[in-house]
Amino acid sequence: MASRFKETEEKWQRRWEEAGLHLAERDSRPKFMIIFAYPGVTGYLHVGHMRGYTYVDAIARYKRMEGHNVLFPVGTHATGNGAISLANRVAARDPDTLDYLMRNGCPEERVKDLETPEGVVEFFNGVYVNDYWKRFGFLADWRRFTCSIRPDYNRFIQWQFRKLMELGLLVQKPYYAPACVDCGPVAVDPSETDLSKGGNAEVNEYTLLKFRCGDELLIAATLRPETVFGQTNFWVNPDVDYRRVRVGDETWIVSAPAARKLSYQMDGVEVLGEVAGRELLGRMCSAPMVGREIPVLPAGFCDPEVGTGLVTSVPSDAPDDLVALQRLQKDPSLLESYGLDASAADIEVIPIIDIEGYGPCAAADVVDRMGITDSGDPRLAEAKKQVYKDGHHLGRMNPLCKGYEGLRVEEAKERMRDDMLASGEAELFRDLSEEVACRCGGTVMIRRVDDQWFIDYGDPDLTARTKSHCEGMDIFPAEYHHNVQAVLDWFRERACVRKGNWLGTRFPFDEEWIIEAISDSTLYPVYYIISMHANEGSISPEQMSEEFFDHVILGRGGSDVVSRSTGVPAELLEAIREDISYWYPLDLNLGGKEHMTVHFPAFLFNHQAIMPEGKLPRGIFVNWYITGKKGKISKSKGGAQPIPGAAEKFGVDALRLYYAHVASPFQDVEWDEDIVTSYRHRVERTTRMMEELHAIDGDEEGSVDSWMLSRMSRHIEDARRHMESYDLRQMANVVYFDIPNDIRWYLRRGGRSRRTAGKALDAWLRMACPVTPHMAEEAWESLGGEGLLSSAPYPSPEGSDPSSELGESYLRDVLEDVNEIVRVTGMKARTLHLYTSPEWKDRVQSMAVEMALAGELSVPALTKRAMQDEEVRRHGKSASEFAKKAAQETARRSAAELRRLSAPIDELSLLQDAKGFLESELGMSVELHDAAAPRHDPQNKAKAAMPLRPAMLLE
RNA sequence: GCGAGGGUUGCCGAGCCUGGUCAAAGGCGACAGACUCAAGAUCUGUUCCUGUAGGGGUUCGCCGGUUCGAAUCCGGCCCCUCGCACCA
Repeated sequence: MASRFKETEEKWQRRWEEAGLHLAERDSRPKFMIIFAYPGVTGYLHVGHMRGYTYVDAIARYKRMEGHNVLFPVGTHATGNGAISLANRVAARDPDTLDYLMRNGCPEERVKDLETPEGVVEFFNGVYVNDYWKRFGFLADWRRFTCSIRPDYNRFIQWQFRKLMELGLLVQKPYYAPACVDCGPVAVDPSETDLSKGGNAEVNEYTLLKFRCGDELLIAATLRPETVFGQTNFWVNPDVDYRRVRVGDETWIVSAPAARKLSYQMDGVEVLGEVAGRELLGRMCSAPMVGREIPVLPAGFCDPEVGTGLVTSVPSDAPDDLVALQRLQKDPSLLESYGLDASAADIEVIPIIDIEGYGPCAAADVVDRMGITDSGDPRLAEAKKQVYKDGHHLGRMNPLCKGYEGLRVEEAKERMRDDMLASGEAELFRDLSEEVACRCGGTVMIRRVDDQWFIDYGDPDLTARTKSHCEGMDIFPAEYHHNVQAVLDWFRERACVRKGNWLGTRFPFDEEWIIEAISDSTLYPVYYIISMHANEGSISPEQMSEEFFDHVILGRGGSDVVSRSTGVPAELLEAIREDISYWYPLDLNLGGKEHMTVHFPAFLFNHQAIMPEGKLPRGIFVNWYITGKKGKISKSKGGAQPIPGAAEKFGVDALRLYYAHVASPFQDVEWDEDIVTSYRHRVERTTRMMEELHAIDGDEEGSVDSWMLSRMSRHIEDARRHMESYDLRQMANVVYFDIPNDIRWYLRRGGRSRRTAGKALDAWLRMACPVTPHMAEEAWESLGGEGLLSSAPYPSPEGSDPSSELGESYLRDVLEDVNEIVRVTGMKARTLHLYTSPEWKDRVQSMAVEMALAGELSVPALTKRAMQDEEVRRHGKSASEFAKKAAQETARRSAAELRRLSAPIDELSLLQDAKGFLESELGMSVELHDAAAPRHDPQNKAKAAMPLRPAMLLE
């Protein structure tokens, strides 16, 4: 069955291509330019990634039908080391990598092409374009495809950086970055694009405290420099061999791993020799800031991989320290086994921080509360976290902390750290919270980079202008429209170049550096307007000089002058300039939620900084993910559903509808094949229903026909409205769910007008085209439509008919009421008597509605007015009672409901028309009566008749 | 911590901004019936509790408030999710 989809899909994709629907050329129509944030080409994508791309194609298709000239270009991003590391693994014939390629359908003969980074990029460019985007029926202008490592693109990025320099937004200063010892800088993040291990690691900033011990300094690393007043002793792991290291003119003692890490962050670090931890025991050292002499004691928990492998002991606030100390105090033999006097542990805990909800020593409280007695207790980590958290937020330094008493811990931490740094008693040291390994297998550590270039996104003027521009943008979801303001504020300088084995654009001011992945992907939408000429060979990368871009993008210089200096024909320069002024700004940039704090702000800032007024982006759309059962479907780890396989299995239209409708785009969705299957069924049902509509060939028309057309008009209006705010889900709900429900009712009611069905079908097909274009085209053709549906106009509403809508809902209400009575009573009735409301009640009711709309409705007012009516007054008490009831009930109605109720319908003739329908639906004969003069009313039901609520009797 | 978002009836998911038509759309699932040799598909009905006349009762994280009236507005509480930097 699967091949059935593919054949149809390919047929229409070919026709669209032949008709050139995807090509975008400047003309007199209003334009619409849309992109999705181009993906990084580091491997196969999975079904989840198609979600956002599909939104873009559907929006582009809608805009095209709606009358816009649409530019939808695509490209890929290859900057970084992803392709390099994949190429290396392929070249090394790594079995996991080969397996990954095979599983995703890489032809065996192509594997050898993947041994170079360029080969990897070109291969995947082909996969993305052909197996993903074209396969899904996207109408993108393929001529404009670009990739961030192509020479022409590089020229554009260099121009961008020249502009940033010109604007004074490039600054240089030292920086500490995670880096692989072999490959250079890497990104540490959970998606582990660059890594093979440790993506969740955080960078901790330790304060290195110096403890003078003879001529040497014992170096303890701490995250809590504010606790120095509580130091009682120093911890050394007796079983670890430490290193004696020269740092400047000081001699430090730290663990071997720490010595290595330090050498990446400080100058002149030189290992002098070893010193056994055991040898340090029992010595005295001088604690920084407080100048107290404290003893060096043994502790097994000192890990040479963490910090410096040496720890200062603050038993008042560190549960680990407290427990270790108590242990030594309880068991004198421990100290004696190291040749120390048991009295060495005669230490009083020094309370230094007052924390709400704790005694003077928070650590003691927590340890007692949790019943921890042993250093090996795994709950110590939790205890530590608790004390740290509460101390940090709630704690205040007590009077023992001279000079800092009364300060909040948060504040004291910074002040004390800075003071010790200034006095030379401390240094800073950055380390990763867990082991991190590069894709190449090398260790990742924090390295100092002295002359790092940054883009200064912290610039106050740029920030202010960008924020102000964003207020007027269309940003979805609305929360992000709000939040982006905070994100822009929070965005600071960003390291924008890196050294090492990387693909990307060379930094124009120092070719040693390569521009990193975020920074070369901010302004690129405008380049899609130029890339076509590079792709066609009419402009070479060398011709893309600073003057060239200055001219076509910024309008600087005359085309003749620029033509002379670049050799690009002046007419072409003019044409590109006009193209840019026509297509730009970008109307919508769509990207996944991971872009909210990285790509989108950089995209906004760069446009604001470089582009002239009027060329600033108009819209951003953020989409959430499709996830796997166990969290995010990971691209780098593979194992997810390959895209072509899913297309084969479910059909492209079903997938497109799934993406569009399965949930709000602003929410993650778990991939579930059963759900996708149900969308496949939905597409099939839609097709069948379209055929059914087409088969209608009657000429008779009734009230249900005006109802059908009215509903359709309303649906068109709603679909358009939803698409204007890019709300595909609501739109799809109308087109694939609400419309079929109405059509079912139309058929059930016996609707059989060729004209009505034809009109409804025509509009319906057009509305289905943006999301399920293949199926819609196929139906359009087989039902005799002219030309390509994809280039046909979107339908327009033709006005609704409130009376017929009210009439049909009235009929439904009657059916429901009868059903309910039958269900509740269990009667098998043969005859249904319906008594429609007497005319005088209708009159009172419409008075009520009228008065309510005018805001003058009250029980006495209505009663008074009703009783002025001869006809009504004749009904005496029941008239005034009804007026009271009508006033009360009408007063509760909303304005929309009142308007709905004010449409006039003639209940009796409506029921008369629908009598046959009711009889066949209910399986009983129906007798109609005017409640004012019932022919048969043995149970005196007629008096209960109300407007829009006929009384009924079942017999 | 900083910033943001959320908790709705079996499940998914609307509604909340702009309080009354909300027992609360739609889908999925389930049950019953029709059609059918049968299955599937399709159609109809039901799917919080209750009721032999179209009704009544209790619901929208918890507690309280505003209001004639609250899923919707306000305050407090509990719980959950996401981003936090060189990952397009």
